[in-house]
Amino acid sequence: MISVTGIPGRKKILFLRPIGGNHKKNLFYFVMSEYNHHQIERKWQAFWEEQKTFQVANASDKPKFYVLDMFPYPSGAGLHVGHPLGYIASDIYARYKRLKGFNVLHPMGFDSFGLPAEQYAIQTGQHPAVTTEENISRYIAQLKNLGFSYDWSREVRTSDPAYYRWTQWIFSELFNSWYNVETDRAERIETLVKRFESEGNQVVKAVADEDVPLFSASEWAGFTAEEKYKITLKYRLAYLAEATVNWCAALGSVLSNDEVKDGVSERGGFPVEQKLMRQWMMRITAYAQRLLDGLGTIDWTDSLKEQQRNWIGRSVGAMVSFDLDGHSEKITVFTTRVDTIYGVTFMVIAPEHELVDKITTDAQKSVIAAYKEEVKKRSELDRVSDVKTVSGAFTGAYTINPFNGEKIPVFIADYVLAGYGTGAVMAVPSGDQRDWNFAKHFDLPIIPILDAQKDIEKQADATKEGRYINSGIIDGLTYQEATDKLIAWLENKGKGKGKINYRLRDAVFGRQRYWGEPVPVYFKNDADGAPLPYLIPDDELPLELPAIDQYKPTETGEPPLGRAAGWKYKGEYDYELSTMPGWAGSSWYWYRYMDPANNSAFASEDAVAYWKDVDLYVGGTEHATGHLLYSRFWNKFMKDRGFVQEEEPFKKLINQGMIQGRSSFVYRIKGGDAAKPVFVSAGLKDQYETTALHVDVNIVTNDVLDVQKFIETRKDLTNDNAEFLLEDGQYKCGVEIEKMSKSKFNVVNPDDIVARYGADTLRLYEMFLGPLEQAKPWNTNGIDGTYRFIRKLWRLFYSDNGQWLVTDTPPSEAELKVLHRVIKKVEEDIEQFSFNTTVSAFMVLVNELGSMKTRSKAVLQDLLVILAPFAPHITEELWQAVGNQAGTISTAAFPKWEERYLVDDVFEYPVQINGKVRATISFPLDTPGSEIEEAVLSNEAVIKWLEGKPLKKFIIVPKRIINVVV
RNA sequence: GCCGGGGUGGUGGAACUGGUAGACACGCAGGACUUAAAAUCCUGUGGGCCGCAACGCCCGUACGGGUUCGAUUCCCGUCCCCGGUACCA
Repeated sequence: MISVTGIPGRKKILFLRPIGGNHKKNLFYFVMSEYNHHQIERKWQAFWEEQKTFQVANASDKPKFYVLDMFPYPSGAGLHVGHPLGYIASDIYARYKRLKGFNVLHPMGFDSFGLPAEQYAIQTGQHPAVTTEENISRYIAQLKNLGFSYDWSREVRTSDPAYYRWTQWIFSELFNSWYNVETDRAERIETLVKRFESEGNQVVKAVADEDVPLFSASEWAGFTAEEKYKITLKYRLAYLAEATVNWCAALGSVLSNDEVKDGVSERGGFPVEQKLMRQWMMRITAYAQRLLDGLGTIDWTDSLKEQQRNWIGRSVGAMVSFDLDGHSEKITVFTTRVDTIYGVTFMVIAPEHELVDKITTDAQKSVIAAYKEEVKKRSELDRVSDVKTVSGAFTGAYTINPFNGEKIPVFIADYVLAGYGTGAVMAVPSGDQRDWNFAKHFDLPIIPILDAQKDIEKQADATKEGRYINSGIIDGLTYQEATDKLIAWLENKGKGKGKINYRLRDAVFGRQRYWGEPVPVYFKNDADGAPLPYLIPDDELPLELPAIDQYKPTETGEPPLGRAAGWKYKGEYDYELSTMPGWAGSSWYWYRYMDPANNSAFASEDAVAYWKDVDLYVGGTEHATGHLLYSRFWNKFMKDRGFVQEEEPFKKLINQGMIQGRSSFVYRIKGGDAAKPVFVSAGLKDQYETTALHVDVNIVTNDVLDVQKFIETRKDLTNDNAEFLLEDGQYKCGVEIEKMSKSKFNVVNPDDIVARYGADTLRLYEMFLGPLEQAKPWNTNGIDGTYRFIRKLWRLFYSDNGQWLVTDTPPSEAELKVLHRVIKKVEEDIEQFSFNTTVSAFMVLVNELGSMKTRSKAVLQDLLVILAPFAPHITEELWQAVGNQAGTISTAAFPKWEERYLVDDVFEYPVQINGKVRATISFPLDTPGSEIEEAVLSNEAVIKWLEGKPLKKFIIVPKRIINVVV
C-alpha cells in the first residue's frame, strides 16, 4: 500500500494499492478499493479499548455466562498461528452469548511461572521477572491484534505476588485440613484434634500416612504439644514425605508423573531416575473416588474423561494375607481376581519389598543380591521398552495359601511394582499371561481353574466364563458366586477383605527451582533437633521470592533459593527452599478473574456466588491428566471448606485440536562438490540420492520455492555456485506435517497474516480450516477464499467505485428466505461448536445476496449481527455505516428466524408409509393442510410397491416426516 | 497389547435421526475485461461410458460380507492412520 486518500460522500475510506506493475518502466497501475482492514481494525480495537466495551460487572439482571481460555505460558517465541485457534473459538462463543442476552465473563491472563524463563535466567543472568514481563507485553499486543473481546481489566498473572499470595493461602488451608472419610470431605485440622481428645485415633476414619501410631484419648492427653503437632502432620492434605520421586538431574528438579514421558522428561527429553527425597506432597488420593464420580456430571469429551479415569485407575479386588512359612510376618497381596486363588502356584514381590532381606534363605542370598543389583542398573527406559524378557529370582521362602494350605514359593521380579497395591502379587499362570511366561521360564506348575479355559499349555486364558475346577470351596460355581463366597470367607477368618485400589498417586508438590511460588513454610527444630515445618501466618503473606545472584542450584546441591543471603523467617528459621510446581498457580486462577484486585480474599464471596463456575472452558487436551485433574482436586477441596460453590469447576470443556506446522523441504544431491551444491525439485528427487533440508515456509508459496530468496538467506549459496534442477520451470518443495517450531522453519506468525489479510480474515480462516477439535496442519494456501469472502461482504454495501448500495426498501421474499435459513443454521452450528460449517453458511449467504439486485438494509443488518462474533471489525464498521450508533453491535440482539421463510416452493420430506417404509416425497408448497393429490416419490421401489394401491391420505407428523396410509 | 477417535474428489472438508454423496473453499482448466499482468466476474471440475446435444447409463465414501425398498450413516469381520496408556496384579 502506498497511500491513503479521501472520504468522498459517505463514511468510506478509499485507498490505493499497487497491484503488480512494471517496475523497470516505473509504471504502476492502481485499482480503487474501499475495504482497508488496517484502518478498520485499528479503529475498532482502539474504540473497544477506550469505551471499555467488554468490561463486565459482577452483577446484572441478565443471566451469567463464563467463557474461559486456558491461559498461556508467555514463552519468548510469541504466539504462532496455532495458538489462537481456541481463543478465536471461545471469543466467537463469548460474543455470541452476549448477543443472546447473557452477562459474559471472558477474561485472559498468564501462567507466568515456569521453566523456560528460569533456564534463560541461568544462561544470561537476566531476572526471570524481566523476561516474563517482556514476553507478556508481546503476547498482549498479539492478542489485541486479533480483536478478542477480553475484559482486560481482569487480567491475572500467577507470578504476581498479589496473585501468588492466594496460591500460598490455599496451600496453607490444605496444610490446615484433613480428609474425613466418614463425612467424605476435607475438614479443618481442629475437628480432628477434637476427635483425638475424645476418642484417640482408632475409630477416626481418615486418609493419612500409613505409619501413624495408634493411641487412645488418654494417651493423646499425655503427649507434649510438639508430639501432638507431629502426629497431625501425618493427616494433613499437604504433608512432607520421604517419597520416591522422578528426579531429573539435568533439570535439577523433581518432576510429577505427568511430566515424565517414556522415562525422560517431557520438557527437554532428559533422563529421569527414581530417587528418595523429602518432599511436600498433596493428598489427592483422598479425592480419587470423587474425581471419578464427578466425571459423570460434566460435559467433557468421552476421550478426555476416559483419560482421567485411566489415570485414576480404579480397580476393584481384594486383599489377601498369606502366612509365611517359618516367619511371623505375613505377605499381603492385592488381586482383582480372588476367584483364581486355587490356581496360585507362586508369589512374586517387588525387589524393593520390605520383607525381601528378611525372608531370603542363606542359600539364595547371593542370587537375590545379584538380581537386585541388576534391577538397579536397568534404567526406567529399559524396563519400559523391554517387556518381553522374563527375569526374577527365588528367595527360598514359601507362603501358605490360606484356602488350601499349600506351600507357595516366593520370587522377586521387577515386573511387580513397589508403588502399586502392596508390592506383592499372587501368581496364577493359567489365568494371567505375565504369570504364565514367568511360570514357563522357571518351570513352575500351571493349574487350570475354570472348565472354560482353553489351551493353557500354550498361553494363559483370562476368561471369567464357565465353572470352577480344582478349586476347593468354589468348585462348580460361577465367577460372581465364587468371588462373593471367597471374600466373605476371607473377611470372616480375618485373612483379607474386599478392597478398591487406585493407580493415582499423591502429587509431589515441590520443585527445586527459583521461578515459582515460595512454599509459605519455615522450619524449627524439635526437641530431638530434627526440623519441623510451620506455616507462615496468613497475615504475613505473601512470602515473596528473594533476590538471588544466580539461578542455578547451590554448590551443595540445594535449590536456588539456598543462595538467598540472610533469607530467614524472623531472621532465625530456615524457609522451605523448594518452590511450588507449575500446576499450583493454574489450579484456581478462574476464581481470581471473578475479583482480580481483591486483597482481603482470593475473591469476594459475592463474586464467587455470582459467577459460580466456568460454563465453557476451551483448551488443549494435553492437560488431561495434569492441570485439569489438579484443578478439579483443588476445587473440590475449596468446595469442602466452603470457599466456593460448585463441586466441579468446568461444566463444559472443548478441546481444540493442535495446529501443526507444514514444513517445506528442499533436496540436495548427496556427494559431489560441497562448494557447488545441486538442489533438485521434489518431483525429480527419486532419481537421485538426496538429503532433505528444511526451508523457511515464508519463502515458499503454494509449495513453490522462491529460489532467489532462498539463495539470499543462505550464506553458503550464491547465484553462481548453486544449481537448481527444476520441473516445469519451478522448484517444487516437498512437504511434511510436523509440530510447529522454530527449528523446523515452519512457524507462521499471526501478526504477518493479520498485516496482510486482517484479523477478521484470519479468524474466519482458522475456523474454516476444519472441525475445531481436530488436529490439522496450517496451510496458508486457502486463506484467499476467506479474504475474498470478506471483500464480497464489503461489496454488498459499496460498489466497486465506492457507491453506497444499501436501500430502505423492504426485504424481498428471496432475501428473507436465504437470510432466515442461514440465521437458523448459524445458531445451531454455533451451539454445537461447528464453526467451519457456520463460515460456509455465511459464504453461501453473501454469494446469494450478492447475486440479487436488491440491497435491503433490514436484511443486511441481520447479516452483520450474526457475523459479528466471527468478524468483529468489519461488521462494526458496516454496522455504523448503515446508521447505527458506533459499537452497539456488540450488544445487539441475535435475530430470530421464522419458520415460514425456511420452506421451499416444494416440500421435500422423508415419508413413512404405514409407519414403516420411508422415501422422499415432494409436493407443491401451497397445499399443506389441504388434501394432497399430487406427489412425487423419490424411491422407485416404493413407487412400484405402491402401484395399484390408492393413496388414502397423507399425514404430516412432527419432525418433518410424512406418514402415508394406503 | 489395551482404551478412545478416525479412513469421503487433486487438497481442506460438508451430508440432520438411514432418504439426490461431494455443500463451502482451495487448486486446476476455459472464458470475459486488460497493451500486458494483477484484481474482479462467468463457466466447468469424483471416475467411466454413449451421444450433435438436452437427456441418459454404469461405478464410486479404506477392504470383504450382512440388515434394509434404500447404507458414508446400522451390524459382523479385515486392513490402515491418529491420540492416550502400558509389566497396575
